[in-house]
Amino acid sequence: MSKGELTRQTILEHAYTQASRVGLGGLSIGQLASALELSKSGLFAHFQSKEALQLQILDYAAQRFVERVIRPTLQAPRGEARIRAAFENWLKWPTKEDLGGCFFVAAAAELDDHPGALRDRVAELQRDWLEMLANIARTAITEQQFRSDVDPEQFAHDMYGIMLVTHQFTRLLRDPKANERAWRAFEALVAAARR
Amino acid sequence: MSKGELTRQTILEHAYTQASRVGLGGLSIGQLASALELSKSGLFAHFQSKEALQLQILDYAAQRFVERVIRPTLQAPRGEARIRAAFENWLKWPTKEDLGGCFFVAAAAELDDHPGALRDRVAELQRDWLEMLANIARTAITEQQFRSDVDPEQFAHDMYGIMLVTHQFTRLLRDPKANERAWRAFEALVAAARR
DNA sequence: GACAGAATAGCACGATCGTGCTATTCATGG
DNA sequence: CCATGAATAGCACGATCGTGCTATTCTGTC
Repeated sequence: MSKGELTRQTILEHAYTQASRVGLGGLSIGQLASALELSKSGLFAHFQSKEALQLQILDYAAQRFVERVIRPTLQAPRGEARIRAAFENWLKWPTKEDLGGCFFVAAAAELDDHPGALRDRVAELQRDWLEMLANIARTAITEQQFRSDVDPEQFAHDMYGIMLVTHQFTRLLRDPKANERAWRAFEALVAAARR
Repeated sequence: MSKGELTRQTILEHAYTQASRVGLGGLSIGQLASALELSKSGLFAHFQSKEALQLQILDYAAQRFVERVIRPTLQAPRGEARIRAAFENWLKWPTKEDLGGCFFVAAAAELDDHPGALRDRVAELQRDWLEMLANIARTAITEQQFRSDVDPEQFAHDMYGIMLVTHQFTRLLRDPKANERAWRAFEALVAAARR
């Protein structure tokens, strides 16, 4: 890896952490530069604009999400076990990255009213994630673990709701029972889907 | 109402709308002033600091939430009907205000990593809302509409999850089926709680 | 080890930020 | 209608923003 590419990665890593706290819009090139002991223009040169930087952070985050959540989930046995793994891995993922919260939850809330490439990309990533959840549920149906009248997309929708509320209970409310509530909701959802 | 108080209200109204789009942190006094055709200092004089402005916006939003959501909800018959009213009124509420999305959902996501008075206030308001939902569920139990082993707080938690995911499906994903999915999830939740 | 190109720094720009201070205009009670 | 205080404007401040341009330093190749 060339020198430039290496520092680019370092920048992205730090920017990603920062963005998960202050949002993609709250990022400042100056602060980023001084935190990394780079000159503002030196840092800027790696990207052509702030928006390009933001898009690259998004891709960086997506890549990490694949590594830390999607990949391990796909190693679980298909069907209900994999749905369970998805939920568990998602719960752990912000902690694993020792961030404040899930980068994508923050980005989604921030960008939902700002049309543009950033918003499109975030929406696309969320759709991918939902589709993956739906697919796992679909498999659970064909494996005859879930009832055949379960709507996989509705299942993904409902499961995603539990993830979002868990994020709020954890991050905003700092509720110590957040995880317990999360699992109770999840178990009820799965139980209702089981044949 | 004195002149000053009147413009203060006008400012808050506009600021509230603006904040629901760009967030409380994304607000700028300069932009606010020029949009309202006021001088920056003239506007600023109504508040002693930006944070004071933000806190007043929060209170303004809370007041509107009471008027548009809480009050009509309490007019529905207690028990399941009231839970249903709460859900329905919440779904309608951002539309009613013709905002992008729910002000509080945006504020919650933005502030969950920023300790301070703002965060505390938002968390308090969310807790109040959750408590109200739990109380309605509790009443549904004593009215013998819900099973006695239903956990009211878990119910509120789960219901709030549906609200959050609906917000995402509507705002970020622009999914035309968002409301349909919302109601399906809600009906399943209520059906599971019914005796 | 010199040379070429990549990587980084330095500096400047116009704009905007939040916030004070002072002046001016306005509303309102006597 | 006048006087007084409230409401608003004008202006300035230091800081920071994103982004260019030019110079310097460093890296990797022959």
